[in-house]
Amino acid sequence: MASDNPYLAHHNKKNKSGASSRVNTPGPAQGSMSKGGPLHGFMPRNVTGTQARTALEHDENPFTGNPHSAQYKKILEARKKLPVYTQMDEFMRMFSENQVIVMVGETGSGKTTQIPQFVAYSDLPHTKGKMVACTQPRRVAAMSVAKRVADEMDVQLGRHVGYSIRFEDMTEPGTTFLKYMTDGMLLREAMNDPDLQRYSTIILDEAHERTLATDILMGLLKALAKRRKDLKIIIMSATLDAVKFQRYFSLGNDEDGKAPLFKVPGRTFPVDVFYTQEPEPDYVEAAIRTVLMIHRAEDPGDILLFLTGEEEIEDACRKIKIEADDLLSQDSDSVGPISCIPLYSSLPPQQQQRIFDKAPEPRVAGGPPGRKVVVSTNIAETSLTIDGIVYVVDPGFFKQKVYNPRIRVESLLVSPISKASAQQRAGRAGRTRPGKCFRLYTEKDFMKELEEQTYPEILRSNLANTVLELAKLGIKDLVHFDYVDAPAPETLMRALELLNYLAALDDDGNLTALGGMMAEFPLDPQLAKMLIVSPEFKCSNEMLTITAMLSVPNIWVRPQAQRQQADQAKALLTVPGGDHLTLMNVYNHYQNNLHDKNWTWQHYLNSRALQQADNVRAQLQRNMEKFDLPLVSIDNETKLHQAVRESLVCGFFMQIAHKEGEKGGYMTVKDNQAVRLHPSCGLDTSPEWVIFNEFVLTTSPYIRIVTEVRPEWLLKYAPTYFDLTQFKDGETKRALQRVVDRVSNKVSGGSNGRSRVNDEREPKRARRA
DNA sequence: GAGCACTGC
Repeated sequence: MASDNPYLAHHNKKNKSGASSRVNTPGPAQGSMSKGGPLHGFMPRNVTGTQARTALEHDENPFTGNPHSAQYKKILEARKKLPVYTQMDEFMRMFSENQVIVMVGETGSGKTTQIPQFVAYSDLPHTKGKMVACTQPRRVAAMSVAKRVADEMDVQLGRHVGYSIRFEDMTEPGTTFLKYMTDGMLLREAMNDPDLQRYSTIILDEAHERTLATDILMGLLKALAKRRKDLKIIIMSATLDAVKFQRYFSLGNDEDGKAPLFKVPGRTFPVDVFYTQEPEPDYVEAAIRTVLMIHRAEDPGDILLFLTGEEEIEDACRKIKIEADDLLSQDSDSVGPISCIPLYSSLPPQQQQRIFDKAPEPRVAGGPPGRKVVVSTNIAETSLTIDGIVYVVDPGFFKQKVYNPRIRVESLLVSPISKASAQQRAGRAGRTRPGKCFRLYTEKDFMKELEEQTYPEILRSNLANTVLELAKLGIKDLVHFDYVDAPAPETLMRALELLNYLAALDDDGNLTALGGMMAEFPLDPQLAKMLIVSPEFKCSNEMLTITAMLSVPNIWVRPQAQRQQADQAKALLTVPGGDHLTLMNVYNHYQNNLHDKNWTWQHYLNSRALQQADNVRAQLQRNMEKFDLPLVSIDNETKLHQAVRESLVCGFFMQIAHKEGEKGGYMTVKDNQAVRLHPSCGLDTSPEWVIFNEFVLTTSPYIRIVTEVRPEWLLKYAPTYFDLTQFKDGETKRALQRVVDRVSNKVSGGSNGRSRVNDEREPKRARRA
């Protein structure tokens, strides 16, 4: 509490406005406790650069009371050389005078580590029991930056400086005043505390990446800034799209209608950019050619090549290796050896580490030096930095998620990158010394064809989850919410429709009790729904497992050279009744064999993914317990499998396919998409009705992770959705009509006309007629 | 008879 703090002898406790009046340099210490303290006389949010520097140079750590270590002083000297450090006075002034600041700091400016510290020295959150939050789009970044800043501030990580990411809260309540966290984590916190009362300043870092969570947070913070005049907000971005954020955060109280901009130059080496004269018809071929040209003709230095996906990368690596070996055997006097290293996220961490290996040694002592070539997806554009890269080859493409609200499908498309992305890629060549970037497109195309910025995620995603989160956040009017970029109305409509069918929103769009519960689960709404209803089918333990398994990346490993063995191993774990049951089976076997470290490897399973499923399951179980949802199982396997499938229907009744037409053909219900079972599907027959986890559009339309269901359940658990009067004529409708007739003949007077999915959650025995 | 860009809760 402020009153206990010795450093605040002069602080007017009533003054909680950000725009406080300027106060003259405070006089000498009054209270004995503050005498000589490093923060003596500091007025929160009115601290000057000079004052902050005095405290930084002080022998005593103002936050721990301990003397500063030698290490601290050494790091401080390095910090002083960062571009952002030289502008501390300007920043401190701007922070004192404004509620919202937009900051642009290019790579190497030091913004992520320094700005939150500057804020801590001005805001003094520890004196008022508040925290400064700094969000990051990625977990690793939140962790590693927090560690670095803890070192810089000479405190223990997890105490005064900490981080908070899913599965790991490295903070100490009451002590932590500077917290790095993922953007998604802050969004979650907002669901239970819409005013984010525990924070005095919130910094959104890497805002230019425009992740879904950051975009929603910007909307929330803009509204919150009006309710909480004491909250300060900083939007940090690496590119010059800052004007957009400045306008967005104008808050209407300055004459030019823009939030102030704090700009810091980067500190990187110059990179020469080269373009092709003509467009390249085959970018992979051109990329390989360019890599070899660099290898033959350019000075020593490692190469980074950007391609779009695993297959392309593995293929390119093979070809580069073959050609390079050829060169080496023809001309070993002037050409050195090459090592070609693939990089993409699904590689095991151990193989990802290879990008940090040294370039190969010359063939003979004193011979031409070796060269390392890293062939990578976009992962090397933001998530991973490789030092020592001197040459970048940029074909100008990446894979991007796109959402088609009409058919409700997300798919991956190879698309041209943006100018900002091209700039970022080029920058990867200048981290340690001047470099070169070879763009495999023309300068004219760069200028005319490329978008300025990558399309924000909110415009490319299924928003079912987001809309539920917003509803939980108390946003009533989702269509008129103040988005930085508003999503397509059809996308919002699709999300509202789904949530209404799931009974998460009522017909007026208000959040139901069930919806409120669903929002608390870190899951897609369908998964949350089926998990929440599962205790009524007495199979919540099993649904916890299945939900967790559906929330992690592919668990099956299928190496190119051992496909057959992998498929055989998979067959042994397959449950013929459906892929959902197979997932459950795999998890149970995994649990029973935890003592055997080789088990996953021997069964061609991804142990990282299984471990993650275990983590997710534990988290979901805590959520269930929080709502007093019972954790129950059924002993009889047949009954259990049926209960599981009925629970699945309660969440995924909008993802049903009916067998129609030629062999193996299915038609999705209502959307009428012709689909086939994905080749990875483990069903031994082709049942008439199936429920699927996802629809994927790759070489052709497939449904993946498929389980047999009975049509009676569809009518029973989702009567509104399966209201046949709303169905288009066709085979599906006729088949369902036969089921309706059959059921009403058996149970005369049986009702099918209930209007809400939720009204009929009582799991009566569903007999096959 | 195929694939998984990258994140996040």
